Amino acid sequence: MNRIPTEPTEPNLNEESPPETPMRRRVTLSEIAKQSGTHVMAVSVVLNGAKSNTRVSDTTRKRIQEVASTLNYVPNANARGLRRQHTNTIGVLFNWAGSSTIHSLYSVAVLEGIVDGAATAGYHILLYTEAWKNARASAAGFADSRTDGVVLVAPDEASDIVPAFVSLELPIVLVSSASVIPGVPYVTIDNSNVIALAMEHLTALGHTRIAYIGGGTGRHNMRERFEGFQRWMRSRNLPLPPHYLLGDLDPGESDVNTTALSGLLGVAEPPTAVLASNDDLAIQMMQVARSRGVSVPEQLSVVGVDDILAAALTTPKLTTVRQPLFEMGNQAARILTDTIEGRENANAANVIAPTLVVRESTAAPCR
Amino acid sequence: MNRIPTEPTEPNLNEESPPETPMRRRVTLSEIAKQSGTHVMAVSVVLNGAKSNTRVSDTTRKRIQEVASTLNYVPNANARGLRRQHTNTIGVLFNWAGSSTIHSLYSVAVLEGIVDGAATAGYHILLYTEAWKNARASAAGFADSRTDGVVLVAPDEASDIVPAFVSLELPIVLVSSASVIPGVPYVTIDNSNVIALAMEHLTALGHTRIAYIGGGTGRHNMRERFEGFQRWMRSRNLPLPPHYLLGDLDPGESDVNTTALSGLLGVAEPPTAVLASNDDLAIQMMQVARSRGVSVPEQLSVVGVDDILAAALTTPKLTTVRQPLFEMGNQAARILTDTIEGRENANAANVIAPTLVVRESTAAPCR
DNA sequence: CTGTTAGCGCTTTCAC
DNA sequence: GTGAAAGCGCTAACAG
Repeated sequence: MNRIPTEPTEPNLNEESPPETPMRRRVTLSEIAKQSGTHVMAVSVVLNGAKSNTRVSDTTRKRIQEVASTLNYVPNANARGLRRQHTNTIGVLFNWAGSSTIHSLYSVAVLEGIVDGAATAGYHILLYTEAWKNARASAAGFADSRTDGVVLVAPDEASDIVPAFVSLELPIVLVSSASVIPGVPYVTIDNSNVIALAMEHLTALGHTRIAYIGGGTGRHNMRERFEGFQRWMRSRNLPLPPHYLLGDLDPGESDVNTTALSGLLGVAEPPTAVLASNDDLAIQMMQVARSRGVSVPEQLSVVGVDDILAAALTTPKLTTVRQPLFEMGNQAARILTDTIEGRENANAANVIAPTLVVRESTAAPCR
Repeated sequence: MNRIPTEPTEPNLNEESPPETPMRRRVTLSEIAKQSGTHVMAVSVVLNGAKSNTRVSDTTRKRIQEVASTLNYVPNANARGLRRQHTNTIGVLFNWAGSSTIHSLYSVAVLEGIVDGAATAGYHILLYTEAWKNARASAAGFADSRTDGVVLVAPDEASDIVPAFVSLELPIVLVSSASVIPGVPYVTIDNSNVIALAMEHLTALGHTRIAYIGGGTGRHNMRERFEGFQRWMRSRNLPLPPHYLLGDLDPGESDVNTTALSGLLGVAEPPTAVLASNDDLAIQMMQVARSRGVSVPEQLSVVGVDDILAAALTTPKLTTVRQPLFEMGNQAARILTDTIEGRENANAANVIAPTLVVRESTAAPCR
């Protein structure tokens, strides 16, 4: 048994049954040509006539269109793609290592934006499943000429996935990750603004003892937020004790986080407010607080980042800095299709502004 | 300007710039043939050699494989699809009318299952964006020969989308919707079991005054649950007053629901428990109860159906009947790929069993 | 304005 | 074992 490297595990058909062509033979241009008494090329021109405007007489045109619609003609996308060398399809690659729920919530919002943006530009979406399943996705499969470009959502910064795509010479755009490679377009959130919005809110309420809990320092976004927080605190001369700084938690490991977060509430002078680098951690913080009898927001204010769907469903509802994930996906699709079609986009609004959503998890500190 | 019917809005390239082929010309079989001193056909046989086992000598085989890997050869999927008449790709169609958040949460879980199932069978996923965006999706675009079959997730029962697919003679499988057309495979939840699990739990706690709130009677699932509830209550001789039966709410219309649900708590003998046909309504019910000062679960028990991500994040956490959405998507992908490849699947476990997840929103009624 | 022709990259049948 | 050739369905360049 011999397989090409990029081919996924193929089902074993040990029977003498060849994979009997399952698709019905569909109507082709030549059939329409035959039935309408013209020739293939005329039909082709009529049914997508991009440039040659008046190549066909109106009568034949009408006849062809009629036949095409009664026969329910749909162009064969494989043939067209093969010929045109582009497919009006964009690939999407998620970095769903382990497919954690938080990632799902986040990614689906981005995906909806991408779908919307792609649709308005007339593109379809292809999800490469091997890449989806494997944490360390390889770019190779994307060179199969089925997509005109790829959106990389939160690509793994530790891997060489982005350079691999670049060397593929396939147009790409990055979401939620600053461009590491010059010339590679990206869409990201303005992290210094994220921190500023959250912190201005907390200090306006009167908080000074503020702790930070962050989801790992491996990701660009997380680093920027962690650093931004510390810079902000220092510039205001606010206390920055090391045990207030839990910057390297793993959002997936809620058990170990529980003890870490619980410890945060047990120190001599506990914080009156906590800034979490994402909503998932913020929600974990609220649950830990409740289990320890610390009431939110009376005794502890909690602010998250993201505004995932679940943020509005907790009790109390979470105050958070909203990332417009849909818009970010949308923007990414737009940039990508612009690039594909050779349109020069000024790469203008690729740094997206966050907004503060005040709900119920923050209040003035009790003293 | 003339466009074929199924083509989405194409970007206007009013400039004299033809859509300059954006894809780099990739290595082809003939290049490998040239560099390895053999012929195209030999290369083809080596790089996917399904049947012709010993057609090529080991030495040439090795040489070809070396050249292919140094050149980073990736087969052109368009050419292959055109030739083979199948693409190892399945389409997915969601019924995201209006893209409500509840649908997102639900659909993404199913999508993850589909992706997983497709991946293990060696298939990719194509999302048709027009269909995704338009509430009334049309099946026509799916006849473009890019997919070997389609998963329809919760198809709109009022439309003729399913018959349209059937007449396309494209293999399909339905998720979350009983087959209307004989011979069309489907995956669905066992609704009578859903009701039984919820009701046995509530009656075991001692509840007798139980109300039902349901998300519309347009969908098969919702009808089955509503009817199942009434049957259950009657068979136990439990009270079934009409004002306990709010079977036709629209989960998207949380405003009008609020008054309806609020009214439910204001009747002379209010229910001590509420069964909601999905978690979204259950969460709305809890929010209404809280705003009226009715405490859950002390004064009112609430049970949902689905176990969406948000169910574990509410306060109190929602007791619910879990639909294994991932497994359902997975099963659907499996059935579809089996069908595509002509494998007879006994259509065995296509009715999925629900499980009860007891959390905090249910308790014995106070009397 | 119409018709002919040559391929896109890959697979497969058939002759050598 | 290996080579030549045809063709999947569509498009684009050319000649009529």
